Amino acid sequence: MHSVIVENYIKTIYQLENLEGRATTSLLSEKMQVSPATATDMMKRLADEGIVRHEPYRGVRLTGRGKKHALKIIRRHRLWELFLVQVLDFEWHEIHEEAELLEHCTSEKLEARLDEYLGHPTVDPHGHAIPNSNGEIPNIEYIPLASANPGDTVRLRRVNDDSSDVLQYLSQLGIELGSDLAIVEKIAFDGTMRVRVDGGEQFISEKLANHLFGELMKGGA
Amino acid sequence: MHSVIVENYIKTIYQLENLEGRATTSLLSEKMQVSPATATDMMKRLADEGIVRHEPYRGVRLTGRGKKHALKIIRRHRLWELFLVQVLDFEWHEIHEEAELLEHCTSEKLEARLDEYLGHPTVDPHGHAIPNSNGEIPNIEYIPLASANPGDTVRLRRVNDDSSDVLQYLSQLGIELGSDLAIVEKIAFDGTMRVRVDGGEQFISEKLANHLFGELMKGGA
DNA sequence: CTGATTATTTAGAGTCATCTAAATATTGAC
DNA sequence: GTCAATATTTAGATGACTCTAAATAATCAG
Ligand SMILES: [Mn+2]
Ligand SMILES: [Mn+2]
Ligand SMILES: [Mn+2]
Ligand SMILES: [Mn+2]
Repeated sequence: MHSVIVENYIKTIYQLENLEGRATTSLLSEKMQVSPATATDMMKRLADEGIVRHEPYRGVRLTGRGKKHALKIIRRHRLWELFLVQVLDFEWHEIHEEAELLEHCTSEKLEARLDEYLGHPTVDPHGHAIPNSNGEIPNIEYIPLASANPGDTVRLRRVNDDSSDVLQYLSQLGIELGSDLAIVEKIAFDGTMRVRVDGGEQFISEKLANHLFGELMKGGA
Repeated sequence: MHSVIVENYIKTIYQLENLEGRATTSLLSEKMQVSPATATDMMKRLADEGIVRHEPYRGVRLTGRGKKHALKIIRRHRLWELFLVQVLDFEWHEIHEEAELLEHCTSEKLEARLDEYLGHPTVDPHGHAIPNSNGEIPNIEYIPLASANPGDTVRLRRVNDDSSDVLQYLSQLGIELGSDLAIVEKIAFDGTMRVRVDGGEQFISEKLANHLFGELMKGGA
């Protein structure tokens, strides 16, 4: 089995690949908070193990096996997040760091029991899809809030940000998964949005709006 | 914070100290499955950190701080064991190895939530006392089954053995915490006991009987 | 297309946890 | 009490993961 450290590299490579097409030395070194030299070493090591394919000077991509590894870890992460919220009454901003640790000490059996206890869930508390036990993950298409226009209403389905601060801030604004965000105004200057949520009005920066995903509701209400 | 490895040394030293008065190089190296040289190194390192007091050539004893560390880890271990049984429906022989991992990835908050969810429990599924959040652990006195005599009945309260095999074997014999074991006969030759449990009769070796603890019931039934 | 900038890799070294082999201290048999 | 057997420590070395500094490759501006 792999060390916690190696598992974290694999997961990070998966995320970078999804986000940027592939994991380059500099992206990986930044995400993992290590020097570029260290990232290069690890990429070569994972290539030797058949977890990634390495094209020198242009980064790595996961092999099929590598993808399976990554999805297993992500599955465990998301099952734990959901478990912490549903069973132990954690808030959605308190769970990511816990799951970052728990994902590495989860046996097959424990994973299966969590999954069963939770009723084979398909999304975690942030709206991220939970890969199934075969490592298959559905690709549900939502639109970023930032792409919607005044008059539109977006039902929030996913928050693409793990930072505790952002999630806590959203809670403060009364925004959670399932909330309907009615766009009142989009300020041309900086893209900030004025939205109505549960009767109140809130401002959402363009940066934040790019991390909020949901469905466009017909008829604007 | 300490690495998983160091936490395991601390916990093992605690257990050896309870069992043998103190942790010697050879005992520690055996329990930790490392060479004596490695055990010596770690004892010196922990001494430098103020976790243990080291008398060269005669082993280590935990300091007050060291004891607190150990009890924290043991608390987490036992909370997890209970959680796995009560919530996720594990059997008592399946939980120790899981808890060996989970005990090292448990935040203060997670520990508190587990404790709360379980209703501030005082014993784990093997009958071991769970230290409270101040690191206090009650010392409940039970007698080993091996010390009882024909005619006595012992109500099982604790199994001092983490091995999955032993626990599974006891389950097979229909023996669990709370079971009343009525000693029918003690074979002089090797100390094997014939006991009546739930109507049936079972043989229990002296070695096993020394790992089973309970209360002597008045009146023999 | 060339030179400068930026990204990546290589070289050399350090820490942590481990080992084996050798040196030293303690214990126990006579 | 002496000496052999046993336990412990010391010395020197290794693998995993990390670093900084130097070398090299890729990219981009003009
Ligand atoms: Mn997360
Ligand atoms: Mn999540
Ligand atoms: Mn246990
Ligand atoms: Mn236990």
